[in-house]
Parts: sequence; structure tokens; C-alpha cells
Amino acid sequence: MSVNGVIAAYIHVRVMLEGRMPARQTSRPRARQTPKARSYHHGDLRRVLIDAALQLAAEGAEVSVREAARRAAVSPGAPFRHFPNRDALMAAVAGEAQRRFRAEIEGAMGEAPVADPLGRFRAFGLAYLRWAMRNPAHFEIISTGRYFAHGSSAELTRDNAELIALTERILAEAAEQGLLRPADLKRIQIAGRALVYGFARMNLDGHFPRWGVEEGEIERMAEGVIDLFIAGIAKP
Amino acid sequence: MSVNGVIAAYIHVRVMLEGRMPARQTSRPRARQTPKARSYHHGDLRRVLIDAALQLAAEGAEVSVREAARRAAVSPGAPFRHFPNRDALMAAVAGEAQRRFRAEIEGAMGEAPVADPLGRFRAFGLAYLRWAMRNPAHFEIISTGRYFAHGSSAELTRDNAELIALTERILAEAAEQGLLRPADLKRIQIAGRALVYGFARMNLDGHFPRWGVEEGEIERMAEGVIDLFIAGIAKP
DNA sequence: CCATTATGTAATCATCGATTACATTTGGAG
DNA sequence: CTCCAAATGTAATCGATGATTACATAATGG
Repeated sequence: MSVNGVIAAYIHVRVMLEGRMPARQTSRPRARQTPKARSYHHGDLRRVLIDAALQLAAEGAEVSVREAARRAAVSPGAPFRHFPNRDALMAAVAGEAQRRFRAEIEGAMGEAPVADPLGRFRAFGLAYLRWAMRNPAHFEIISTGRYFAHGSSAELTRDNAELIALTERILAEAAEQGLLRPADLKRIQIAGRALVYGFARMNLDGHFPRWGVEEGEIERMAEGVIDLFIAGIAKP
Repeated sequence: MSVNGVIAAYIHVRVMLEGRMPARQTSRPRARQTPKARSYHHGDLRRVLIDAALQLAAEGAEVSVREAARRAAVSPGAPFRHFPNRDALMAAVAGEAQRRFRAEIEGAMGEAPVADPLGRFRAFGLAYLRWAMRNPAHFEIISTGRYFAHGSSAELTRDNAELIALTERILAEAAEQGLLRPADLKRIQIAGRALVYGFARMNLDGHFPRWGVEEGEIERMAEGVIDLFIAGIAKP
């Protein structure tokens, strides 16, 4: 094993152990021709940290700053150059997850007929639940507010308000077209949201086994629950 | 300052810093006449730890084994004589909280007229939500399954199953009396639970500010949401 | 070209859950 | 009553984590 090999192995071990990438370049202090080669500065560490944290969450692992740093092959203190604390990182992660959530829902809404408010309402609920059940860790992060202070992610707040406004418009249309039994619209809106949120969280929090609902039945049950609710608010 | 004074001050500092209560008795190695005086053995540390943890949760603080030990004036390792790990402590805490939750709900149900299934269903939902909103930290612990492995608290599992069976009976009675629109009972049951669970968690997770619902309106909104749901499943 | 700023590293702290070896108490067998 | 074993608490220690500080290196713009 050459001297460089030994050094490389040493670096590898350190990377395995702690994820640190020593500043030492094996040769040529300035490798101009390969700007992609990891240099002392990372490139876009902020972005990479968010992605690493998202992936950690998706794997069901606990999101720790150090682990994200390890995956970015960077020292444990480096993330704090981009986020004042762990919560700020989580807020950024939540912002990204919420963006995807909103995109998914709005995509599904685009396929529902504009002229059918209750159909759109149903599509909203279904898209909401499908995403929540297929991205449980991300849904947890954006909904719980346990990982960072409320409102510390402007993106999350904005996208959330947008989704609330969307259901508000849909229900208003349904009411205008005389599709609803008489009831306070805000109450319907909140009840509907509580229903899907509660269903998503029952899944997330592992309640369904004790309700005797098998894994494969959950999506069908979600549909049934939404339909039950809509039948309850719709004019007979 | 006397020598004993110095020792007392030293002890005090250690208690302040780490919450440890040294075994050293200022005199009389065996104080028979006061069995309550803290001796080397604690008496019922297990119980005290659970209560300390419950109180920590109620204060909104993070529940840590060390902090519970501090409050019990015991060394950081002592709790592990009673709980194999942190999760086991949390499971015991959850068991205790769930016991209170069930007692509260069954108490409220006792006041509802037996002959009115839908009224009992409504009372169940209201009691559920009231307790959840007035004991947010306890509700969080018993519902989330984030603090300990599923099913590691037999008490929690049993009480939970009991509550599920209760709503099942109530709905069956309602159906027998012809009070319900035709629908799958299990679907109604799960939808109802998702509704109240979702509402409770929206409150817990701080969603209501962004829905424009003030603190004082929440209980009224809870009532409205439950009534909306019942009106939806009841035969017109 | 150089200085200012941005970004990463190294070293260090306090806290936490957990484990181990040791100390003290308690309770039962003889 | 005595003595020993089991139960229970203490002390010391480990590894992981979030966080902070001083320092090193790169990037940028006048």
C-alpha cells in the first residue's frame, strides 16, 4: 500500500467514523480543472443538509444535525454556519416537505372537474391522505410543530394558508350551488380537516392495528371515511 | 460557619446541581421513630418517578429520566432499577394517564341517559375532547406512540380497547333503534374517532391559530364539529 | 493583488440515556 | 437473633447529541 493509499484509508476511516473530510488535499492545492471535486468549501451545503435530513426522516431515523453533517461529509459544526440551531434546520426541512405536499395536492386538484365542488372537495381529501400515508415522516414534520417554533418557516405558513383558502373557496362554491345542507361553512371546513388530519395521524401514530384495520385496507378506509363525511354534509 | 454548616452547604449545592440526596444521615444511623425520613432506600421510587414524569409532561417540559430522578432526589442511575430504559418509564406514565383518561370519559358517560345512544355518542366525543384539551401533554403521551414501543403498556392497550368497544356498543344500539342513516358501522366509528382525534391534535399541534380560531372558541368549536358529524350520520 | 467576508474545522461543554462496579438496606431462613 | 442473599441506591463512566468558540481556508470584489 502506497503512502497515498495509507492516507486515503485514514481519510476513509475518519469519514466512516465521523464524516469529517479533512482539508488536506492529496496533491495540487488548487485543482482548477475539476470544480466539482470536493474542496474545502462545499458548494451548497445548505441544500445538501436539507436533503440529507429529508432522507433521514424518510428512513424513519431520528434527524440529528450531526448525522446530516456526516452524510454531507462535513464536520459536525459546519451546519451551524447555515442554520442557527437544529430547529432552524427542521424548519427548512418542513418548508421543503410542505412545498411538495402542496404541489401534490394542487396537482390532484387539477384533474378534478372544476364544475363539481364536492368532487373537488373529495379529491382534496384523498390527495391529502394519500400523500400523508405515503410520506409519513414528512407529514409528521410539517404537521407537528414539535421540531421547531411555530411560524419559523415562512414557506410552511404560506403554503398552509394557501391550502386552507383552497378548501374555503371550494366549500363556498358548493354552498352557492346549493349542494350543501344548511350549516356553518367554517365548521364544515374545520371538521373536514380534523377528519383527514386525524385519520392521517391515526395511521402515523400506529392506531390502526388496534382498530383491526390491516395495512392494505387503510387507503380504502380513507376513501370510505371521506365519502361518509361528504354524504353527511351534502344535501340529500 | 460550623463544620456541619459547611457540609450542609455542600450537600445543598450538590442537590441544587444534580438533585442527588447523599445517603449520609446527620445523626442516628437508624431513625426508627420516623420511617418517613428519607433513608438510603426510597420507599416507593417507582411511583414517585411516574408522578414526577407526569408532572414534567404537564409543565410542557421534556420528560427526561434524569430530571425525574432529580425531582425524586435520587441519583441519575436509580430509575434504571425500576425501568429497564426510558421508554419503559414513558410507558408507565402513559398507562397512568390513560387510566385517568378512561375514568374521565366513563364518568361523563355515566351522566348521559342510557336510552339515548346518539346522546351518549355525543357525550363520549365531548368528554374525549375536553380531557384532551385540558391535559394536552398527557394526551400526547398516550396517543403518539413516539415515546415507547407499541403495546409495551398493557394498561394502555387494555383501556384503549375498552373505549373502542364502548363506542362500538353505542353505535350498534343506535343502529338497532333505527337512528342512523344506512352506513357501515365500523366506518362511522373510525370516522368519528378520526374526527375527535384530529381535532384534539390540531389543538395540540398548534393548528388553530392559523385557522383563525381563538383560544376561547375552541371548546365551542369542538361541540359544533361533533354535532355536525352526528347530524351527518343520523337519520333525518 | 489584497483584504474582507463566507464557510468549514478543531476543540470543547453540558446534557442525556445507559451500563458497570460497588455500597447499603431489607427480609427471610436457619 | 443472626447472617446471608436479594433488592435498591450511588458513583463513575461511556458514547451521542446540540451548541459555542477560536482558528483556518477559500471566494469575492474593489
